[in-house]
Amino acid sequence: MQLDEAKRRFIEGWGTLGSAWGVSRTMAQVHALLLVSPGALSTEDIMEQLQISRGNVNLNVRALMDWGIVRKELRPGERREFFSGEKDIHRVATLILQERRKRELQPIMRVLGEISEVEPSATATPEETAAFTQMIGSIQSFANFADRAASTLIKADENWFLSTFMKLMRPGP
Amino acid sequence: MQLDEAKRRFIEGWGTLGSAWGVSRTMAQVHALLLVSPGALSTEDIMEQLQISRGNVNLNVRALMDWGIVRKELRPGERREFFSGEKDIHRVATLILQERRKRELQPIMRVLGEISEVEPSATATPEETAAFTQMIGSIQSFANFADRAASTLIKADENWFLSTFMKLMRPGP
DNA sequence: TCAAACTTTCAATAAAAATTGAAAGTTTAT
DNA sequence: ATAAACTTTCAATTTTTATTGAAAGTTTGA
Repeated sequence: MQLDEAKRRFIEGWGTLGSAWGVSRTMAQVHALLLVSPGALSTEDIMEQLQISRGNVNLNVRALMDWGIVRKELRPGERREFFSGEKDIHRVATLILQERRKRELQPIMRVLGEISEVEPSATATPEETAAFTQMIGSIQSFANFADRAASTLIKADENWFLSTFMKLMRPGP
Repeated sequence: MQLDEAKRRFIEGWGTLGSAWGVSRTMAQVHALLLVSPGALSTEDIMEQLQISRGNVNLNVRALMDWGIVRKELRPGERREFFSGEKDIHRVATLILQERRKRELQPIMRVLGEISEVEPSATATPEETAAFTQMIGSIQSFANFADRAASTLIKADENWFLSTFMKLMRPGP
């Protein structure tokens, strides 16, 4: 396979993966393009390679910078901005985990905390209330577990990350 | 807070969480409703509680059954079908992990495998090709890691799951 | 076999999300 | 201060995705 074809396929696949995980196809494609581009790209470069508009590039590149996985690069003597993707995949994963924890895990944990305090009432039997409280409690435990796992992975340095997980993957006697 | 209000809020929150992770809001809401309903519900019950059409209920309930987190329940002497959600959250998590691994992780791994074989060409410098190969290689390693982690968690029984992760969360000396 | 009681399908419609492109805004050099 | 070279915004539009509802299909009991 030719390099260009391989890049095209990667960009397409990464876009599909993104949309399955709630990231817009184009945002994932811009990310993919920056991942496989050794140097930094200008807005025009991205427009041309992905065949999308200027506004769209600007929107998605800024979103990726919010996630911390794309950086703006300024070149002396050049007025326009260039963008480059974080190339360390471990760091990319960590940054994404961090953002998703903040944006999605924490909000649902807040809701769980609020609704876990149901008061007894005339319209619901004590059994119904108890069943609900128990279900919410078990979801809370799971969410807490996921939150702690996420924050540990985020804090961990790469070596710890790898070695702990390698142990995890090959449980001994 | 009243039980009804708490359920309403849970259904809303679960729907929001779902859409952030690429699951349709309604599918997540049907799942949430079944999670907090002690007994099994009929199509009509779901239609009424979520204010959605019959076709929509049917579609989403079948999708949830595909994921393995909702079951059809037949009652002797009743012609219509009832649906109940898997109540064990650990099992719910396991089943979702299993499906996502199959539907999303494996396809991207296939793509990575295919594009990792780039041939040298006249239109690309050897440096460009090498940079690409290296990037894809590191994504492959990460994907392999994620895949192995997922399959280990899927195979693991609950006790192992909890205890391993609890150790992971409190690393000793 | 028929008809009642359901479930499923799917073309049409509605709703949501992404995209465009042109105008407005900003920065820099002269 | 002005103009050139950019970036950003946002209302309008397009595209995608979800939803409806009525018709078709299926199962069951008499």
